[in-house]
Amino acid sequence: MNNVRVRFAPSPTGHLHIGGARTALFNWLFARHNKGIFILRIEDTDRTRSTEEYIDSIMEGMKWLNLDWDEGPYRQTDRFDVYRSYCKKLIEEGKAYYCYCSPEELEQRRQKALAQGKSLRYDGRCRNLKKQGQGENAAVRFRMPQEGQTVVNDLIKGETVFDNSQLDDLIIMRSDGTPTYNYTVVVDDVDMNITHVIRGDDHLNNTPKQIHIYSALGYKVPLFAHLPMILGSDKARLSKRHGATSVMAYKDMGYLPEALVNYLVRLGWSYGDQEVFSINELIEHFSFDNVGKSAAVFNPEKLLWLNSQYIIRAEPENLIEPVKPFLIKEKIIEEGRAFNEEWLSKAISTLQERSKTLLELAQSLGYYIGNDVEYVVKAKEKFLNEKYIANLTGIKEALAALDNFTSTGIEKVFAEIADKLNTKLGNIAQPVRVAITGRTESPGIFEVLEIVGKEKSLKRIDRAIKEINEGKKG
RNA sequence: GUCCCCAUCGUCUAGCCCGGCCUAGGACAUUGCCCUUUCAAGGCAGUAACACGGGUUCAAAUCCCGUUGGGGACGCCA
Repeated sequence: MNNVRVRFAPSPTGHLHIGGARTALFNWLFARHNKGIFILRIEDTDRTRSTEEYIDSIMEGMKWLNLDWDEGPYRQTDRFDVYRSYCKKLIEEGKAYYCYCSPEELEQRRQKALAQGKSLRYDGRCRNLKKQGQGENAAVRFRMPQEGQTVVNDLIKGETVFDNSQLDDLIIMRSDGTPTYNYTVVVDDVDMNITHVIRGDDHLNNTPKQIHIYSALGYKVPLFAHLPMILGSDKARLSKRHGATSVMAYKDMGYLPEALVNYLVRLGWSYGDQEVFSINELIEHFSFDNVGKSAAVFNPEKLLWLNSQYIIRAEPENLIEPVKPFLIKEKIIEEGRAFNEEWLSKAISTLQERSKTLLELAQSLGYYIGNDVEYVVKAKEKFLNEKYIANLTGIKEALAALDNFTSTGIEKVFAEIADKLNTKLGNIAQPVRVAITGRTESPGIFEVLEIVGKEKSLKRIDRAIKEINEGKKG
Protein backbone atom coordinates (compact mmCIF):
# COMPACT_ATOMS: atom_id res chain seq x y z
CA MET A 1 0.00 0.00 0.00
CA ASN A 2 1.60 3.20 -1.11
CA ASN A 3 1.22 6.78 0.05
CA VAL A 4 -0.52 5.80 3.21
CA ARG A 5 -1.50 8.83 5.26
CA VAL A 6 -3.07 8.41 8.68
CA ARG A 7 -3.74 10.70 11.59
CA PHE A 8 -4.23 10.67 15.32
CA ALA A 9 -6.75 13.35 16.19
CA PRO A 10 -7.17 13.84 19.92
CA SER A 11 -9.22 16.58 21.44
CA PRO A 12 -7.24 18.44 24.09
CA THR A 13 -9.81 18.10 26.84
CA GLY A 14 -7.67 15.80 28.97
CA HIS A 15 -4.30 14.12 29.20
CA LEU A 16 -3.26 11.39 26.79
CA HIS A 17 -5.01 8.36 28.22
CA ILE A 18 -4.63 4.63 27.67
CA GLY A 19 -7.33 4.44 25.01
CA GLY A 20 -6.04 7.41 23.07
CA ALA A 21 -2.50 6.11 23.26
CA ARG A 22 -3.60 2.78 21.80
CA THR A 23 -5.35 4.55 18.93
CA ALA A 24 -2.25 6.66 18.33
CA LEU A 25 -0.07 3.57 18.46
CA PHE A 26 -2.12 1.61 15.92
CA ASN A 27 -2.09 4.60 13.57
CA TRP A 28 1.63 4.98 14.04
CA LEU A 29 2.33 1.28 13.48
CA PHE A 30 0.18 1.22 10.37
CA ALA A 31 2.00 4.25 8.99
CA ARG A 32 5.44 2.88 9.78
CA HIS A 33 4.59 -0.57 8.44
CA ASN A 34 3.48 0.96 5.16
CA LYS A 35 6.19 3.61 5.08
CA GLY A 36 3.43 6.16 5.16
CA ILE A 37 2.86 9.45 6.90
CA PHE A 38 1.61 9.83 10.46
CA ILE A 39 -0.10 13.12 11.22
CA LEU A 40 -0.99 14.68 14.54
CA ARG A 41 -4.08 16.83 14.45
CA ILE A 42 -5.53 18.60 17.43
CA GLU A 43 -9.33 18.69 17.39
CA ASP A 44 -9.88 21.74 19.51
CA THR A 45 -13.13 23.11 18.12
CA ASP A 46 -14.72 22.84 21.54
CA ARG A 47 -13.18 26.03 22.80
CA THR A 48 -14.74 25.82 26.23
CA ARG A 49 -13.06 22.54 27.11
CA SER A 50 -9.84 22.57 25.10
CA THR A 51 -6.69 23.92 26.72
CA GLU A 52 -3.09 24.60 25.73
CA GLU A 53 -1.91 22.58 28.70
CA TYR A 54 -3.62 19.46 27.45
CA ILE A 55 -2.14 19.93 23.98
CA ASP A 56 1.33 20.00 25.51
CA SER A 57 0.52 17.12 27.76
CA ILE A 58 -0.73 14.95 24.89
CA MET A 59 2.41 15.66 22.89
CA GLU A 60 4.54 14.91 25.93
CA GLY A 61 2.81 11.55 26.29
CA MET A 62 3.34 10.69 22.64
CA LYS A 63 6.99 11.66 22.81
CA TRP A 64 7.49 9.52 25.87
CA LEU A 65 5.98 6.56 24.00
CA ASN A 66 8.22 7.39 21.02
CA LEU A 67 5.26 7.88 18.71
CA ASP A 68 6.79 10.49 16.48
CA TRP A 69 4.62 12.26 13.93
CA ASP A 70 5.63 13.39 10.46
CA GLU A 71 3.23 16.30 10.10
CA GLY A 72 1.51 18.59 12.51
CA PRO A 73 0.40 19.28 15.02
CA TYR A 74 -2.33 20.85 12.96
CA ARG A 75 -4.97 22.67 14.89
CA GLN A 76 -8.55 22.94 13.85
CA THR A 77 -8.84 26.36 15.41
CA ASP A 78 -6.34 27.51 12.77
CA ARG A 79 -8.58 26.29 10.02
CA PHE A 80 -11.91 27.95 10.69
CA ASP A 81 -11.78 29.77 7.33
CA VAL A 82 -11.59 26.47 5.54
CA TYR A 83 -14.63 25.08 7.33
CA ARG A 84 -16.59 28.27 6.68
CA SER A 85 -15.91 28.28 2.96
CA TYR A 86 -16.89 24.61 2.55
CA CYS A 87 -19.97 25.31 4.62
CA LYS A 88 -20.99 28.24 2.48
CA LYS A 89 -20.79 26.03 -0.54
CA LEU A 90 -22.94 23.36 1.07
CA ILE A 91 -25.61 25.91 1.94
CA GLU A 92 -25.60 27.35 -1.56
CA GLU A 93 -26.04 23.90 -3.00
CA GLY A 94 -28.89 23.20 -0.62
CA LYS A 95 -26.93 20.43 1.08
CA ALA A 96 -27.02 22.24 4.39
CA TYR A 97 -29.49 24.65 5.93
CA TYR A 98 -29.91 27.10 8.78
CA CYS A 99 -31.59 25.87 11.92
CA TYR A 100 -33.18 28.35 14.27
CA CYS A 101 -33.99 25.97 17.11
CA SER A 102 -32.25 26.99 20.31
CA PRO A 103 -30.14 24.51 22.27
CA GLU A 104 -32.65 24.79 25.10
CA GLU A 105 -35.58 23.90 22.86
CA LEU A 106 -33.64 21.01 21.43
CA GLU A 107 -32.77 19.71 24.84
CA GLN A 108 -36.41 19.93 25.92
CA ARG A 109 -37.54 17.97 22.91
CA ARG A 110 -34.90 15.35 23.55
CA GLN A 111 -36.05 14.94 27.12
CA LYS A 112 -39.63 14.61 26.01
CA ALA A 113 -38.72 12.04 23.38
CA LEU A 114 -36.74 10.11 25.94
CA ALA A 115 -39.68 10.07 28.36
CA GLN A 116 -42.02 8.91 25.62
CA GLY A 117 -39.55 6.32 24.44
CA LYS A 118 -39.34 7.92 21.04
CA SER A 119 -36.40 8.50 18.77
CA LEU A 120 -33.98 11.13 20.02
CA ARG A 121 -33.15 12.38 16.56
CA TYR A 122 -33.70 15.92 15.34
CA ASP A 123 -37.22 16.24 14.02
CA GLY A 124 -36.16 18.25 10.98
CA ARG A 125 -38.43 21.19 11.58
CA CYS A 126 -36.08 23.76 10.05
CA ARG A 127 -35.22 21.51 7.16
CA ASN A 128 -37.63 23.02 4.69
CA LEU A 129 -37.96 26.53 6.03
CA LYS A 130 -38.47 29.09 3.30
CA LYS A 131 -36.77 32.08 4.87
CA GLN A 132 -33.15 30.86 5.10
CA GLY A 133 -32.03 34.38 5.90
CA GLN A 134 -28.31 34.66 6.67
CA GLY A 135 -29.08 33.32 10.09
CA GLU A 136 -27.96 35.54 12.86
CA ASN A 137 -27.51 33.10 15.72
CA ALA A 138 -28.61 30.24 13.55
CA ALA A 139 -26.77 26.95 13.47
CA VAL A 140 -26.15 25.09 10.23
CA ARG A 141 -27.39 21.57 9.76
CA PHE A 142 -26.37 19.05 7.18
CA ARG A 143 -29.19 17.64 5.08
CA MET A 144 -28.97 13.85 5.39
CA PRO A 145 -30.71 11.59 2.92
CA GLN A 146 -33.80 10.10 4.52
CA GLU A 147 -34.16 7.02 2.40
CA GLY A 148 -31.93 4.23 1.30
CA GLN A 149 -29.00 2.64 3.07
CA THR A 150 -25.38 3.40 3.68
CA VAL A 151 -22.75 0.72 3.86
CA VAL A 152 -19.61 1.14 5.92
CA ASN A 153 -16.89 -1.18 4.80
CA ASP A 154 -14.57 -1.46 7.73
CA LEU A 155 -11.13 -3.07 7.67
CA ILE A 156 -11.74 -4.56 11.09
CA LYS A 157 -15.48 -4.91 11.52
CA GLY A 158 -16.37 -5.84 7.98
CA GLU A 159 -19.54 -4.58 6.32
CA THR A 160 -22.11 -2.68 8.35
CA VAL A 161 -25.36 -1.43 6.88
CA PHE A 162 -27.20 1.59 8.21
CA ASP A 163 -30.69 2.76 7.24
CA ASN A 164 -30.46 6.38 6.24
CA SER A 165 -33.72 6.95 8.09
CA GLN A 166 -31.64 6.50 11.25
CA LEU A 167 -29.30 9.35 10.40
CA ASP A 168 -30.23 12.79 11.58
CA ASP A 169 -29.48 16.22 10.28
CA LEU A 170 -26.51 16.98 12.42
CA ILE A 171 -25.23 20.44 13.18
CA ILE A 172 -22.07 21.28 11.28
CA MET A 173 -21.74 24.90 12.40
CA ARG A 174 -22.73 26.15 15.79
CA SER A 175 -24.69 29.36 16.09
CA ASP A 176 -21.48 31.08 17.18
CA GLY A 177 -19.93 30.18 13.85
CA THR A 178 -17.60 27.44 15.06
CA PRO A 179 -17.68 24.08 13.30
CA THR A 180 -18.44 20.73 14.92
CA TYR A 181 -16.65 17.43 14.95
CA ASN A 182 -18.44 15.28 12.36
CA TYR A 183 -17.95 18.05 9.85
CA THR A 184 -14.39 19.17 10.60
CA VAL A 185 -13.18 15.60 10.68
CA VAL A 186 -14.33 15.10 7.11
CA VAL A 187 -13.02 18.42 5.82
CA ASP A 188 -9.65 17.81 7.43
CA ASP A 189 -9.34 14.21 6.35
CA VAL A 190 -10.06 15.35 2.81
CA ASP A 191 -7.67 18.31 2.97
CA MET A 192 -4.93 16.25 4.52
CA ASN A 193 -5.37 13.40 2.06
CA ILE A 194 -5.99 10.86 4.77
CA THR A 195 -6.17 7.39 3.25
CA HIS A 196 -7.10 5.37 6.34
CA VAL A 197 -9.20 6.56 9.23
CA ILE A 198 -8.16 4.51 12.25
CA ARG A 199 -10.07 5.29 15.43
CA GLY A 200 -12.08 3.78 18.29
CA ASP A 201 -15.24 1.88 17.43
CA ASP A 202 -17.30 4.39 19.36
CA HIS A 203 -17.10 6.29 16.07
CA LEU A 204 -18.59 3.54 13.95
CA ASN A 205 -22.05 5.08 14.23
CA ASN A 206 -20.74 8.44 13.04
CA THR A 207 -19.23 6.94 9.95
CA PRO A 208 -22.35 6.76 7.73
CA LYS A 209 -23.06 10.42 8.51
CA GLN A 210 -19.52 11.33 7.58
CA ILE A 211 -19.74 9.32 4.39
CA HIS A 212 -22.62 11.53 3.28
CA ILE A 213 -20.63 14.63 4.05
CA TYR A 214 -17.80 13.30 1.92
CA SER A 215 -20.10 12.79 -1.02
CA ALA A 216 -21.83 16.15 -0.53
CA LEU A 217 -18.39 17.71 -0.75
CA GLY A 218 -17.67 15.59 -3.80
CA TYR A 219 -14.89 13.49 -2.34
CA LYS A 220 -14.03 9.85 -2.24
CA VAL A 221 -14.31 8.25 1.18
CA PRO A 222 -11.15 6.93 2.82
CA LEU A 223 -10.81 3.44 4.23
CA PHE A 224 -11.98 2.94 7.79
CA ALA A 225 -10.61 0.79 10.61
CA HIS A 226 -12.56 0.90 13.86
CA LEU A 227 -10.63 -0.38 16.83
CA PRO A 228 -12.39 -2.17 19.68
CA MET A 229 -12.63 -0.30 22.98
CA ILE A 230 -10.58 -0.84 26.11
CA LEU A 231 -12.65 -1.60 29.18
CA GLY A 232 -12.01 -1.65 32.91
CA SER A 233 -12.08 -4.78 35.07
CA ASP A 234 -15.87 -4.47 35.44
CA LYS A 235 -16.22 -4.32 31.66
CA ALA A 236 -17.37 -0.73 31.82
CA ARG A 237 -15.60 1.87 29.77
CA LEU A 238 -12.12 2.47 31.18
CA SER A 239 -12.10 5.42 33.59
CA LYS A 240 -10.30 6.78 36.63
CA ARG A 241 -12.32 4.40 38.78
CA HIS A 242 -10.21 1.58 37.37
CA GLY A 243 -6.91 3.17 38.39
CA ALA A 244 -4.47 5.26 36.45
CA THR A 245 -5.65 6.06 32.93
CA SER A 246 -3.22 8.77 31.95
CA VAL A 247 -0.14 7.61 30.11
CA MET A 248 2.19 9.86 32.06
CA ALA A 249 0.96 8.35 35.31
CA TYR A 250 2.56 5.11 34.17
CA LYS A 251 5.80 6.91 33.58
CA ASP A 252 5.63 8.24 37.12
CA MET A 253 4.97 4.78 38.49
CA GLY A 254 8.18 3.49 36.95
CA TYR A 255 7.01 1.88 33.73
CA LEU A 256 9.17 1.78 30.63
CA PRO A 257 7.51 3.21 27.51
CA GLU A 258 8.43 0.10 25.52
CA ALA A 259 6.56 -2.05 28.02
CA LEU A 260 3.43 0.09 27.82
CA VAL A 261 3.57 0.06 24.04
CA ASN A 262 4.00 -3.70 24.03
CA TYR A 263 1.09 -4.13 26.42
CA LEU A 264 -1.18 -1.77 24.52
CA VAL A 265 -0.53 -3.36 21.16
CA ARG A 266 -1.48 -6.78 22.49
CA LEU A 267 -4.84 -5.39 23.54
CA GLY A 268 -6.65 -6.29 20.36
CA TRP A 269 -3.74 -7.33 18.24
CA SER A 270 -1.79 -10.57 18.24
CA TYR A 271 0.89 -12.37 16.32
CA GLY A 272 0.60 -16.06 17.03
CA ASP A 273 1.77 -16.85 20.53
CA GLN A 274 4.37 -14.11 20.77
CA GLU A 275 4.07 -11.80 23.77
CA VAL A 276 7.21 -9.68 23.79
CA PHE A 277 8.02 -7.63 20.71
CA SER A 278 10.68 -5.16 19.74
CA ILE A 279 9.44 -2.03 18.01
CA ASN A 280 10.86 -3.28 14.73
CA GLU A 281 9.02 -6.56 15.04
CA LEU A 282 5.83 -4.64 15.72
CA ILE A 283 6.32 -2.48 12.65
CA GLU A 284 7.14 -5.50 10.55
CA HIS A 285 4.18 -7.64 11.61
CA PHE A 286 1.44 -5.10 12.21
CA SER A 287 -1.67 -5.54 10.11
CA PHE A 288 -5.42 -5.16 10.56
CA ASP A 289 -5.77 -8.82 9.62
CA ASN A 290 -4.83 -9.77 13.12
CA VAL A 291 -6.67 -7.08 15.01
CA GLY A 292 -9.60 -8.55 16.95
CA LYS A 293 -13.14 -7.23 16.92
CA SER A 294 -14.08 -7.44 20.56
CA ALA A 295 -13.43 -5.06 23.42
CA ALA A 296 -10.54 -5.85 25.78
CA VAL A 297 -10.24 -5.49 29.53
CA PHE A 298 -7.21 -3.55 30.70
CA ASN A 299 -5.18 -5.81 32.96
CA PRO A 300 -2.60 -3.96 35.07
CA GLU A 301 -0.99 -7.21 36.26
CA LYS A 302 0.04 -8.25 32.80
CA LEU A 303 1.40 -4.77 32.12
CA LEU A 304 3.45 -5.09 35.29
CA TRP A 305 4.79 -8.45 34.16
CA LEU A 306 5.77 -7.03 30.78
CA ASN A 307 7.48 -4.14 32.49
CA SER A 308 9.50 -6.55 34.62
CA GLN A 309 10.46 -8.41 31.44
CA TYR A 310 11.69 -5.22 29.84
CA ILE A 311 13.72 -4.37 32.93
CA ILE A 312 15.25 -7.85 32.99
CA ARG A 313 16.16 -7.74 29.32
CA ALA A 314 17.59 -4.22 29.37
CA GLU A 315 21.32 -3.55 29.35
CA PRO A 316 22.02 -2.28 32.87
CA GLU A 317 23.66 0.91 31.64
CA ASN A 318 20.51 1.74 29.69
CA LEU A 319 18.60 1.81 32.94
CA ILE A 320 20.77 4.47 34.55
CA GLU A 321 19.07 7.49 33.01
CA PRO A 322 15.51 6.19 33.40
CA VAL A 323 16.02 5.31 37.07
CA LYS A 324 17.63 8.61 38.07
CA PRO A 325 14.38 10.57 38.53
CA PHE A 326 13.20 7.86 40.88
CA LEU A 327 16.42 7.96 42.90
CA ILE A 328 15.89 11.67 43.30
CA LYS A 329 12.24 11.30 44.15
CA GLU A 330 13.07 8.67 46.75
CA LYS A 331 15.69 11.05 48.17
CA ILE A 332 18.44 8.52 47.58
CA ILE A 333 20.51 10.97 45.57
CA GLU A 334 20.60 14.71 45.05
CA GLU A 335 19.86 16.15 41.65
CA GLY A 336 22.96 16.36 39.46
CA ARG A 337 25.03 13.85 41.38
CA ALA A 338 27.67 12.13 39.29
CA PHE A 339 28.17 8.39 39.34
CA ASN A 340 30.75 5.84 38.61
CA GLU A 341 28.64 4.34 35.83
CA GLU A 342 30.45 1.04 35.79
CA TRP A 343 29.75 0.58 39.47
CA LEU A 344 26.14 1.67 39.13
CA SER A 345 25.58 -0.68 36.19
CA LYS A 346 26.87 -3.54 38.27
CA ALA A 347 24.55 -2.61 41.12
CA ILE A 348 21.61 -2.37 38.74
CA SER A 349 22.42 -5.72 37.14
CA THR A 350 21.92 -7.49 40.47
CA LEU A 351 18.51 -5.90 40.85
CA GLN A 352 17.00 -6.26 37.39
CA GLU A 353 15.29 -9.59 37.93
CA ARG A 354 13.95 -8.38 41.27
CA SER A 355 12.43 -5.09 40.14
CA LYS A 356 9.11 -4.89 38.39
CA THR A 357 9.29 -1.12 38.06
CA LEU A 358 11.94 1.59 37.99
CA LEU A 359 10.57 2.74 41.32
CA GLU A 360 11.30 -0.63 42.91
CA LEU A 361 14.72 -0.60 41.30
CA ALA A 362 15.45 2.81 42.77
CA GLN A 363 14.27 1.79 46.20
CA SER A 364 16.55 -1.25 46.23
CA LEU A 365 19.43 0.80 44.89
CA GLY A 366 19.10 2.75 48.12
CA TYR A 367 21.14 0.22 50.10
CA TYR A 368 23.95 0.32 47.57
CA ILE A 369 24.11 4.07 47.25
CA GLY A 370 23.11 5.36 50.68
CA ASN A 371 25.54 5.84 53.53
CA ASP A 372 23.36 3.92 55.88
CA VAL A 373 20.27 1.78 55.88
CA GLU A 374 17.03 1.71 57.74
CA TYR A 375 16.01 -1.63 59.19
CA VAL A 376 12.68 -3.13 58.38
CA VAL A 377 11.26 -3.75 61.86
CA LYS A 378 10.41 -7.41 61.36
CA ALA A 379 13.77 -8.12 59.74
CA LYS A 380 15.59 -6.55 62.64
CA GLU A 381 13.57 -8.48 65.21
CA LYS A 382 14.17 -11.76 63.51
CA PHE A 383 17.87 -11.52 62.66
CA LEU A 384 19.48 -8.73 64.66
CA ASN A 385 19.36 -10.40 68.05
CA GLU A 386 21.63 -12.26 70.44
CA LYS A 387 21.09 -15.53 68.68
CA TYR A 388 23.17 -14.28 65.76
CA ILE A 389 25.65 -12.02 67.48
CA ALA A 390 28.45 -14.57 67.41
CA ASN A 391 27.90 -15.17 63.71
CA LEU A 392 27.97 -11.45 62.99
CA THR A 393 31.09 -10.91 65.04
CA GLY A 394 32.82 -13.89 63.48
CA ILE A 395 32.07 -12.85 59.91
CA LYS A 396 32.99 -9.25 60.62
CA GLU A 397 36.46 -10.18 61.80
CA ALA A 398 37.02 -12.52 58.90
CA LEU A 399 35.81 -9.94 56.42
CA ALA A 400 38.01 -7.29 57.96
CA ALA A 401 40.99 -9.52 57.36
CA LEU A 402 40.02 -10.13 53.73
CA ASP A 403 42.03 -8.22 51.14
CA ASN A 404 40.40 -9.62 48.06
CA PHE A 405 36.95 -8.13 48.72
CA THR A 406 35.16 -9.71 45.76
CA SER A 407 32.12 -11.95 45.75
CA THR A 408 34.26 -15.07 45.21
CA GLY A 409 36.62 -14.09 48.00
CA ILE A 410 33.72 -13.23 50.27
CA GLU A 411 31.98 -16.50 49.51
CA LYS A 412 35.07 -18.42 50.65
CA VAL A 413 35.16 -16.50 53.91
CA PHE A 414 31.49 -17.23 54.57
CA ALA A 415 32.06 -20.93 53.98
CA GLU A 416 35.02 -20.97 56.36
CA ILE A 417 33.15 -19.16 59.11
CA ALA A 418 30.09 -21.36 58.72
CA ASP A 419 32.33 -24.36 59.08
CA LYS A 420 34.21 -22.92 62.03
CA LEU A 421 31.06 -21.92 63.89
CA ASN A 422 29.42 -25.16 62.86
CA THR A 423 26.34 -23.46 61.51
CA LYS A 424 24.42 -23.28 58.29
CA LEU A 425 25.37 -20.63 55.76
CA GLY A 426 21.92 -19.10 56.04
CA ASN A 427 22.48 -18.37 59.73
CA ILE A 428 25.26 -16.03 58.76
CA ALA A 429 23.91 -14.76 55.47
CA GLN A 430 20.55 -13.63 56.79
CA PRO A 431 21.75 -11.48 59.71
CA VAL A 432 24.43 -9.99 57.45
CA ARG A 433 21.78 -9.29 54.83
CA VAL A 434 19.70 -7.38 57.34
CA ALA A 435 22.77 -5.52 58.58
CA ILE A 436 23.74 -4.49 55.06
CA THR A 437 20.36 -3.94 53.34
CA GLY A 438 17.95 -3.59 56.25
CA ARG A 439 15.79 -6.27 54.71
CA THR A 440 15.49 -10.04 54.58
CA GLU A 441 15.53 -10.15 50.82
CA SER A 442 18.21 -8.94 48.44
CA PRO A 443 20.46 -10.19 45.67
CA GLY A 444 23.07 -12.76 46.63
CA ILE A 445 24.77 -11.47 49.77
CA PHE A 446 28.29 -11.99 48.41
CA GLU A 447 27.75 -9.68 45.48
CA VAL A 448 25.87 -7.22 47.63
CA LEU A 449 28.88 -7.01 49.94
CA GLU A 450 31.26 -6.58 47.04
CA ILE A 451 29.23 -3.74 45.54
CA VAL A 452 28.63 -1.99 48.86
CA GLY A 453 32.37 -2.27 49.44
CA LYS A 454 34.52 -3.32 52.35
CA GLU A 455 34.49 -0.12 54.34
CA LYS A 456 30.76 0.48 54.31
CA SER A 457 30.00 -3.19 54.81
CA LEU A 458 32.12 -3.42 57.95
CA LYS A 459 30.57 -0.23 59.29
CA ARG A 460 27.08 -1.59 58.81
CA ILE A 461 27.87 -4.92 60.46
CA ASP A 462 29.47 -3.04 63.33
CA ARG A 463 26.38 -0.96 63.77
CA ALA A 464 24.18 -4.08 63.76
CA ILE A 465 26.30 -5.65 66.50
CA LYS A 466 26.14 -2.44 68.49
CA GLU A 467 22.37 -2.30 68.19
CA ILE A 468 22.07 -5.86 69.44
CA ASN A 469 24.23 -5.08 72.44
CA GLU A 470 22.29 -1.96 73.23
CA GLY A 471 19.04 -3.87 72.91
CA LYS A 472 20.41 -6.37 75.45
CA LYS A 473 21.13 -3.69 78.02
CA GLY A 474 17.90 -1.79 77.45
C1' G B 1 -36.78 3.62 23.35
C1' U B 2 -34.16 3.26 18.31
C1' C B 3 -29.77 1.89 15.78
C1' C B 4 -24.83 -0.29 15.62
C1' C B 5 -20.88 -3.53 17.37
C1' C B 6 -19.16 -7.79 20.09
C1' A B 7 -19.19 -12.96 22.45
C1' U B 8 -12.98 -19.12 23.42
C1' C B 9 -9.91 -20.23 30.56
C1' G B 10 -10.72 -14.80 36.00
C1' U B 11 -7.83 -11.56 32.09
C1' C B 12 -5.17 -10.88 27.08
C1' U B 13 -5.47 -14.11 23.11
C1' A B 14 -4.41 -18.58 19.06
C1' G B 15 -7.79 -21.43 16.31
C1' C B 16 -13.03 -19.21 13.09
C1' C B 17 -12.65 -16.26 6.87
C1' C B 18 -11.01 -21.73 3.75
C1' G B 19 -15.80 -26.94 8.90
C1' G B 20 -12.45 -32.73 10.37
C1' C B 21 -5.29 -32.00 12.34
C1' C B 22 -9.03 -29.18 18.89
C1' U B 23 -9.38 -35.10 24.15
C1' A B 24 -9.15 -26.29 22.21
C1' G B 25 -2.77 -23.97 22.13
C1' G B 26 0.12 -19.75 24.40
C1' A B 27 0.59 -15.64 27.98
C1' C B 28 -0.77 -12.98 32.79
C1' A B 29 -2.70 -14.23 37.45
C1' U B 30 -3.18 -18.49 40.76
C1' U B 31 -1.59 -23.51 43.17
C1' G B 32 2.32 -27.23 43.90
C1' C B 33 7.31 -28.94 43.04
C1' C B 34 12.56 -28.18 41.57
C1' C B 35 16.78 -24.83 41.96
C1' U B 36 18.59 -21.99 46.42
C1' U B 37 22.32 -17.94 51.54
C1' U B 38 17.04 -14.72 51.36
C1' C B 39 13.92 -12.65 47.66
C1' A B 40 13.47 -12.94 42.83
C1' A B 41 14.38 -14.85 38.03
C1' G B 42 14.20 -19.58 35.67
C1' G B 43 12.41 -24.74 34.96
C1' C B 44 8.51 -28.43 35.54
C1' A B 45 3.52 -29.69 36.71
C1' G B 46 -1.71 -28.40 37.97
C1' U B 47 -6.70 -25.81 38.19
C1' A B 48 -9.40 -23.16 34.47
C1' A B 49 -12.92 -21.55 28.45
C1' C B 50 -15.71 -22.62 22.91
C1' A B 51 -22.60 -17.93 26.61
C1' C B 52 -27.35 -20.63 25.53
C1' G B 53 -30.92 -22.83 22.04
C1' G B 54 -32.05 -24.34 17.30
C1' G B 55 -30.58 -25.56 12.41
C1' U B 56 -27.01 -27.05 7.99
C1' U B 57 -23.51 -31.31 7.64
C1' C B 58 -21.08 -37.87 7.76
C1' A B 59 -18.59 -34.02 10.94
C1' A B 60 -19.23 -27.23 13.99
C1' A B 61 -15.38 -23.44 18.59
C1' U B 62 -15.42 -22.84 13.27
C1' C B 63 -21.28 -21.80 8.63
C1' C B 64 -26.75 -19.86 9.34
C1' C B 65 -30.89 -18.17 12.58
C1' G B 66 -32.68 -16.85 17.30
C1' U B 67 -32.06 -15.83 22.57
C1' U B 68 -29.20 -13.93 26.40
C1' G B 69 -25.31 -11.03 28.03
C1' G B 70 -21.79 -6.98 27.45
C1' G B 71 -20.28 -2.50 24.97
C1' G B 72 -21.18 1.82 21.93
C1' A B 73 -24.07 5.76 19.49
C1' C B 74 -28.42 8.76 19.33
C1' G B 75 -25.00 16.67 21.82
C1' C B 76 -24.77 23.83 19.09
C1' C B 77 -18.73 17.02 22.94
C1' A B 78 -15.04 14.75 20.23
